[in-house]
Amino acid sequence: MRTLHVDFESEIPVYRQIADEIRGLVARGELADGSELPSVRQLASRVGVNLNTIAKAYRLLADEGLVELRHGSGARVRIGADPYREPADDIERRLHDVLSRLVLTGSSRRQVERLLERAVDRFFSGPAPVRRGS
Amino acid sequence: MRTLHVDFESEIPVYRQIADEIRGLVARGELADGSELPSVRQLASRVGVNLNTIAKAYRLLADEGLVELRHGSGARVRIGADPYREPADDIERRLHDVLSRLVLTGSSRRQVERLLERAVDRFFSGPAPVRRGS
Amino acid sequence: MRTLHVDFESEIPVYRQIADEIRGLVARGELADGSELPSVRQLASRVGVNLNTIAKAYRLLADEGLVELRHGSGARVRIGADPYREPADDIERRLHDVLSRLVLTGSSRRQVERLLERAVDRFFSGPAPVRRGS
Amino acid sequence: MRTLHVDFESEIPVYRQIADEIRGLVARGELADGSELPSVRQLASRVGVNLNTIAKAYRLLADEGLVELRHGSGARVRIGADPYREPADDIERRLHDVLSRLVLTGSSRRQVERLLERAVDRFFSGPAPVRRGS
DNA sequence: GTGGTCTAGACCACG
DNA sequence: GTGGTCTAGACCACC
Repeated sequence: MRTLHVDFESEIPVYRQIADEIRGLVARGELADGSELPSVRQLASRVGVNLNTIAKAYRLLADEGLVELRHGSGARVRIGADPYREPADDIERRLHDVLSRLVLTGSSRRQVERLLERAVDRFFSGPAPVRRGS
Repeated sequence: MRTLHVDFESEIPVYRQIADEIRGLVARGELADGSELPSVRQLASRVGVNLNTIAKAYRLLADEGLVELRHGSGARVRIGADPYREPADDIERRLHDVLSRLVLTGSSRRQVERLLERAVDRFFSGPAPVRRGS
Repeated sequence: MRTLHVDFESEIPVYRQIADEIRGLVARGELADGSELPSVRQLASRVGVNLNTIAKAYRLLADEGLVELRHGSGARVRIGADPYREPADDIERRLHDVLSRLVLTGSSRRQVERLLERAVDRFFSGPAPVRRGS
Repeated sequence: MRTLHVDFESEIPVYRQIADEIRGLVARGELADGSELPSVRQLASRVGVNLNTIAKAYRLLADEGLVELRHGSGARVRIGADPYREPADDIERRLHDVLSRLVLTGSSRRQVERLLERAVDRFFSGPAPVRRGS
């Protein structure tokens, strides 16, 4: 699996950053359905955090139904058929917040649009983002 | 000032939601430079939260240089000239995360693009978003 | 809140026993909707386990939607309207297993029936078991 | 021996599910005293699990005094006269927990009673459940 | 005060 | 080997 980037200064909890990164890799298709994830211990030493932190990230993903934990035999990606549930309000809110901050930094509408386009481009420029439900 | 929408179920802290909303109002131009903000007490009772929560939101905005706190209990918008500081990494990260979640919900690239367009539209459809720095 | 009984010898994890007991109290109506739960620290010292163990139990119940955790202001029972989801297979399996063990202990069908009746009686003999969905 | 049903998604360990199933077959009389159990290898390949998993299930049953292990790889049912030992607390706890969950799903007392009756019926509707001790 | 995060490390359960 | 549980204790975020 690719390297994970964790920012220890960020206010976003480490275990969540890790879950977010893995979720991102799956969404972008870099981690296919059925892929084995590194063991909790391996990833912990690689990222430089405690065992439990990784375990918590894995458990979060397992609760979301994106990862399957099998006692004694690792963790693997599992892209189920059931729609991925997420409170849409929070996404809405976060997006709106991002826009506010960009504008207050001095970005014009044009610049904001470009920035978003670039972000989308970067996101979809990987191997082949997962397509599901669709 | 317009009504603030706070979602007590959200995982985003209340004081932050409030700060975010006010920042948004400023960014969209609904709160002009120099506008008086409601007093801590007023806003607290209006939103239905503790005094400290509002005070914390105001303090956050003051730290960002967007609001000026005055002794007593006055606060007013103050859009300075100095560039608005914000850890860009977190925005980047949140944006990427939003994209991942949308894709995993089953949204295609096309749908994601539309959703972002609509959000930008909605954001810039107010009175007249602030222009500064630029 | 009533005393919780935890069996440290049991193979069922402590944090789960605690969650099970609280769930039981809610189901039997001894903890009404909106009741405040003891703080993590209080309950931890009362039961004689670590903070994190209680926190984990609370989080489990929160994930089930039975408890509402509010940062900085405690935890309270929250009986939502949405049906409580539980994989029926496991219940089925556990029930069948209980029956097998009872029979192998030498219980006749008659005795098993009585035992179950008594268990149901005891369960429903409290104040007034919660009724929802129904 | 009849087919064993194992649910790999279940949180109940595989080795235990297997032991539970065999115990159930014995309790219901489908496996008589003295019957040969399949060899560890056979059963492992049939169920699709590791050798150790079956071995562990057999060992568990042997510890309970329900199965006799013989050198080589034979195992057979052995219903002794000695009372079947089982920590009653756990059964009690599990039963109570099942009741709580059913009630929180919205089942009324009446419905719970019916569900239990049906489970007992199904259990005792086999060839001829073992009678012992009693 | 509250709950949340993270650590370091021990021990258990599973395959 | 794997993941799961639990501890003891520190520090942060929230109200």
